[in-house]
Amino acid sequence: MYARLVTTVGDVMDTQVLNVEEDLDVRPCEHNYQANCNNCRLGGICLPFALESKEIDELDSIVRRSKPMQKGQHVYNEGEEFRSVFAVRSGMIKAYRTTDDGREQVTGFYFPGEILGMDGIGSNAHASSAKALETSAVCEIPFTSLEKLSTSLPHLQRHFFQLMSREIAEDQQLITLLSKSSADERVAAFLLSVSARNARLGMSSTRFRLSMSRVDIGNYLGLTVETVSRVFGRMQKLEVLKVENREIEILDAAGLRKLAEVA
Amino acid sequence: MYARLVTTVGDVMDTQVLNVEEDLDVRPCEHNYQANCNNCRLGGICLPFALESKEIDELDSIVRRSKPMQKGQHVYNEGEEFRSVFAVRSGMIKAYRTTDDGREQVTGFYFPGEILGMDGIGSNAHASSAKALETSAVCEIPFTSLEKLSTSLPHLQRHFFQLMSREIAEDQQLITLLSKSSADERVAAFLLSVSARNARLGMSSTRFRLSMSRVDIGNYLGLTVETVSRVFGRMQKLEVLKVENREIEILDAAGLRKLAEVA
DNA sequence: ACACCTTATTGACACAGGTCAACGTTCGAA
DNA sequence: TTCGAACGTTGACCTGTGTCAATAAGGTGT
Repeated sequence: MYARLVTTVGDVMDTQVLNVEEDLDVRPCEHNYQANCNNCRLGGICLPFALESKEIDELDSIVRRSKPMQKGQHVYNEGEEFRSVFAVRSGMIKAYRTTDDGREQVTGFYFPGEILGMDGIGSNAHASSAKALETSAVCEIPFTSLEKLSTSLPHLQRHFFQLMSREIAEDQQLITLLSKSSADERVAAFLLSVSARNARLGMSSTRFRLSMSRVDIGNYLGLTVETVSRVFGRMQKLEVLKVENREIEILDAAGLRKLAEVA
Repeated sequence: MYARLVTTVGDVMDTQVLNVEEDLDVRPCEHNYQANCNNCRLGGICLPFALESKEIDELDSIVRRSKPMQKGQHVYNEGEEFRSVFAVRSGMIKAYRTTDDGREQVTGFYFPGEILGMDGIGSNAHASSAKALETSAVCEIPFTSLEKLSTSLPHLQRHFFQLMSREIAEDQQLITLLSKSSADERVAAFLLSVSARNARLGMSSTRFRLSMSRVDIGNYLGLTVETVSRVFGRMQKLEVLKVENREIEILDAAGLRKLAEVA
């Protein structure tokens, strides 16, 4: 029995979930669409980070909380006019671009507390599409309001610069991964990233459910589904991982870290 | 005879350069270290973009113009405390990271007018190193000053958000390239990017000198030197390109574009 | 409970690009 | 001008992943 992200509308409260309360710090937010930034459990990692309560109220006044999004629904589409960035409140969002010849490239997965859509600021149009991988909720933050507010709240301006900078740094890490590494390294690094982000949300870092398909993982890592599948197989044989469909258990974190660096 | 970026300290004014004046919009800045942002020819594409003359003066007051940097000199090193971002005034800067196991990953090449160092804002430490590929000059922009100024100049704040956003979008394009494309596609896309950036600087888009080595190109594109060399060979055979050491002539831009999309 | 469709696994095989090695060319220091 | 080192090209061979195909296992809707 382990923590799982919400996967369908109906099963949120099923018996499986009842006894994993401690792993799901995030849940209390999930179905309270009246929540504000001050009482949101994600405050510590989301945009309000480093703001004082009064400042958070100001931020809160420009944030629009969306109704829950169903799996497959889009947050925004590539090419659409850029108006807002979005914070994931619950669930999981996948960002991807479509190349000229119609192929898809997954550019990132966004966990609760993470901000997406920042790649649209520069050209005033979204440079990627974003869709929910499971039932999710997002907060919309109109960018002109955010800009305006940033001029009066230096902390907010700074934090937003930092968020964008981190996005750059993360993309560069992915570039390195794609440019240099073997299939095993890529998958290991991916799992470690998911693990760390789960931990940050107060969930288990060793047992979790992947909300993305093998296709998405492969696409993101520049590998085919088959290769991802084989790597999972290999890692199970090495007793580093236990894989059961999308449920992952990391049996040997040190071993996984080793695989991410060397292999 | 064609435009070339400055490669060594001594040869700037040699006879080769005399008759390509029209291609070198950038040159007048190069050895005038008293230049200010208002008279810099790069203003239209660099940070002052979208600022009014009075605002540019304010920006100018925080910018520190460096002495020329020699080939191989570092602008900053990975891990160093982050204090400033930098604008390339002339020359060419290469950004790269070193992986845990000592390998190097080139994350970008910066042309005049482009801003580097933004990946350090998030962690307060430079996430990459940056070194001059040829004699170069950069402007240092202390970040706390820039932040402060941004709160009073909304245009500047907006432009800086846009610059960071574009960096994200470009990195994502590279991710797509690395994840999906064949060696030919990668090299073709790289050359088109260099070509476009040369054009933006008022230089020839069809004849230019690469200031980076084959090793750097390969590293950037996730290919070995040998592969890069073979691709250049192939493209010459197809009469799409003329390659003579680092001098490139694009003979068939349409063909090159085709190679970047399909192959 | 069934049927359908999507997702995942596994095997056999092919090929693009990596590796290793030899050689040629350019550049910069003296 | 010469020399050595760094850089670039080319060829032969090898290997990790992609491709194709067959099968199994889940998930979803009726």
